[in-house]
Amino acid sequence: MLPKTFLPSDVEPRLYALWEAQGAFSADPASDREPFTIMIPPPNVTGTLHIGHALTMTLQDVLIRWKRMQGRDALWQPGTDHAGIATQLMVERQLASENTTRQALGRERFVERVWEWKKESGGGITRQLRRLGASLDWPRERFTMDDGLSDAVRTVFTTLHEQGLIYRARRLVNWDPVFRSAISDLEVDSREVRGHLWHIRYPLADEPERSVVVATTRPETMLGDSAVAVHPDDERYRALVGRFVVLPLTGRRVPIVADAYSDPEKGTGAVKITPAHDFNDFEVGRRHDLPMPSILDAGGAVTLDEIDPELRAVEGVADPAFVRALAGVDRAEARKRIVAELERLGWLDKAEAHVHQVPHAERGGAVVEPRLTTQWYCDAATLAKPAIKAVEQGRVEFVPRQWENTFFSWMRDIQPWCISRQLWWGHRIPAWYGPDGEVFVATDEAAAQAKALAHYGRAVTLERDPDVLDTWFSSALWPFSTLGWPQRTPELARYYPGDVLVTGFDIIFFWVARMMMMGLHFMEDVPFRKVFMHGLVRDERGQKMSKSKGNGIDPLEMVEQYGADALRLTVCALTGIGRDVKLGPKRVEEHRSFVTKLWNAARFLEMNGVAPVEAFEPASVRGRLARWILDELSAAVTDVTAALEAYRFDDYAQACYRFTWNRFCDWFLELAKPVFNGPDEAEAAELRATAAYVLGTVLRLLNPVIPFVCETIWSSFGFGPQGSLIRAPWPEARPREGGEAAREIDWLVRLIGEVRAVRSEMGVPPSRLTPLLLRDASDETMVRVSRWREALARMARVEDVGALEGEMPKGAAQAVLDEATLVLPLAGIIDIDAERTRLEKERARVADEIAKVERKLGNADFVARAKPEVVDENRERLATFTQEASRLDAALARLN
RNA sequence: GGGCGCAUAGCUCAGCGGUAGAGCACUACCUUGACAUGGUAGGGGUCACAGGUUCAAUCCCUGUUGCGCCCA
Repeated sequence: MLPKTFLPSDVEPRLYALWEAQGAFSADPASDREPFTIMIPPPNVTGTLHIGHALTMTLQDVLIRWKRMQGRDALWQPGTDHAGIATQLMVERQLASENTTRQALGRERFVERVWEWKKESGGGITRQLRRLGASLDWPRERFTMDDGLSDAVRTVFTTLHEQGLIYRARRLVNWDPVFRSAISDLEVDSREVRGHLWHIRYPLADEPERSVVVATTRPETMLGDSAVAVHPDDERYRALVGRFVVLPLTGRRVPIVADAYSDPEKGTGAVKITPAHDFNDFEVGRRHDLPMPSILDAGGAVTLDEIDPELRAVEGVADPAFVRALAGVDRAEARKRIVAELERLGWLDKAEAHVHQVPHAERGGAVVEPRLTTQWYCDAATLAKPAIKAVEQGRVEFVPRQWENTFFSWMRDIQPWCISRQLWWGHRIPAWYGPDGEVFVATDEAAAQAKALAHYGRAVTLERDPDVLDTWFSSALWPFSTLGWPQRTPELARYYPGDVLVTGFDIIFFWVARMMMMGLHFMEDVPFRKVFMHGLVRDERGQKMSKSKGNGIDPLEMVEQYGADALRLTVCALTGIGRDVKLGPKRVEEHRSFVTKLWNAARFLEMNGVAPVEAFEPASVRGRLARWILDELSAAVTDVTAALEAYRFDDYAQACYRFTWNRFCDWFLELAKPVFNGPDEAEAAELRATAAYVLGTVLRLLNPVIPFVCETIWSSFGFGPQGSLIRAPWPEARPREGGEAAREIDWLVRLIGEVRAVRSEMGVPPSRLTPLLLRDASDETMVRVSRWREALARMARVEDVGALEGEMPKGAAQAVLDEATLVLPLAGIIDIDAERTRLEKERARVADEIAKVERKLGNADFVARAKPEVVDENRERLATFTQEASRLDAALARLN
């Protein structure tokens, strides 16, 4: 027996454990079924489940559960990535609380500590995904730092290096001075900062009384200036090009160069050029072959190593002692001192308040410092070409399509990918250096030694590159490294390429682009055939959720409060194509009521002796109500399946909702009540069997999105043993019969609707039963009316039904339904004036429609040029409205 | 500055050449034996604005306005 209420918190964890124990989520490489693969975009091992995960994982789970029911050998590959920076930071924080540091611990011991952390508390998100009901193939769980995946990383690195697609280069990178590491362009956020625009005068070297004023937001970098640039067309400065200025403070002579980068409209039109500390300046420096001295160290403090030899004392301009005192001073403090010194010396023209964009590290929030260093790069432009082609040729399709544009614009202008990170946690770069700096790239040290031996002709001591690879480097391999590559495993042959990647558009450059580059290069095939892009989760008002705003929603709280099914259904119902999902507790609560409705409907059926009938054959059903609901069900199966095929999760939820609530509960169950309790045992048995069949089908349709409640009802009814719904076959739509049965129930629904509307508008209390008299009704209508006497009594509050012979009773309300006029004698209850007003309003509405259609049909162009079926349709409508109008006129006449 | 998207009922959104829809909210009535986490009925829309194409435009095209996002 189903309990009175469904308690998700009670059912869900137990049911999930059962599924997992049964191996219900497992793919079966030995099966002969067609595989269906979704690779989870690996969440961060330090992460916890947020509402965005809940969205993306629910959608993936809906797809995988659906395909599993369709008989596919479904693999949903779980796992996490090692999140280099985030994880290292977390463990470093732990160490700090123990008053130690990773440096004190040493690299080896530190990495051990990270593994200990991972073992104890890493991957909490995988437990949380279970609460959500995600049917991931857990025994196949992978971690990007696993041996196998690390092997894949080394193989990819060495192969790309041999192919010349990975190389070392000295150029500017985004540098995080707090982590003391290079970071990705994509991990940098531009933030608006209120700062200053300092105008500094640089005196001409050969004419000290004249000077050029440069405007800068970063005066401290002037220590590393190697030119002043002006626009070639700028009349004000044309004569100065080729001459030199003396840098205040350092006394270094630097040239004035003409470069279009300088914008005459901005500031003074003259800009200082610091190639080692600004991306634009770096390019200017390259164009003009300028020196590129670095003046900030890894921690963002002033370093003088590269400029010290050129420090010169110039009276009133430069004092080496002042500059030398800046060594080791942090960039912020250095700025203050430099500005003060310039002011003291009179070189500071003015300081304006100025709002400008400053790069910040996405993680940690440090101000990013462009810095000239030697790093490992991957030739992304070359790898991107096949990926671009794959999308152009439709071998990978984006849903919705327009994301192709974003993908293309990024991929066609892709920059070399800096893949090295100055961290300890991650895949250590498989490169070893000889005593003279010669580099040997190999999958292990022995192979590197062999290469070195061949190179030097003798054994030498090699030193391994201390850096690790960008986390995304290993994530890019995820679609094949998780399947065992570089080993040629059966899984790899079977489950690559995946069918669909589901992710948010914010991640298009990370997973989508990089997985495609690596997949195409190493597997010679795309990693997935479709990319489904969903929106972001926002709060009810459309605001981005954030910790600082405090408007975030904890999915686990939602699960606790409303059940995983309710959260899943909400997310699904709100996921339209290309739209963000606006979510709040209220919406989850709303969708929980559907779960409750389904539960109660099932309970009702159970109470009425409904149970699965094994030999049930829909085609042999005789009863009209049963045939009608089977027809409706077929339509629903078609709609639901089509919605899922099109990734229309909103339509999927809505089609399920409408059938279950507005067809099955509102009409079928209500109309079935008299039959269930009626004397005709055969009819009741057939209807019970049909009800069971429909319920079983509904449970299967809904299982992908609300698996817990569906499974509970499924096994309770004995459709199958506990935990069996997950593997039940997906319903197939039967052809719709569309015959007399369907027409009759549709008519009945309209009849009850008409009577209810009239009663409600006339203010007749439900307690007051009335007779229903039909005027001008056909024989068929009279037969139908008597057949549904019971239902009419209960649902339309009608106590007696018959034909109206002769005169209209006094004080009756009327309504028109097809050929018949419905008459409800309500003497003493209704107000004749109100009834007249009501009928007149109805008559006016019909007249309005007639006018519209007549206008159309009166237009010769319309009749001549519109599609014939549209013209016919309008002729039919005109006939129907005209008939209705004359009946309403008659009804009005009878009132007088 | 470049690109993309959005504008339909009070709110959240479907629809998309020919009858404008849903859920929630609102109003009224109903505790009838699955469900008040419910039932029944109702009100509510110049489909942002201006042109154009078409027999016909909420839908297609152009422009304007407003909002959002991405890239620089």
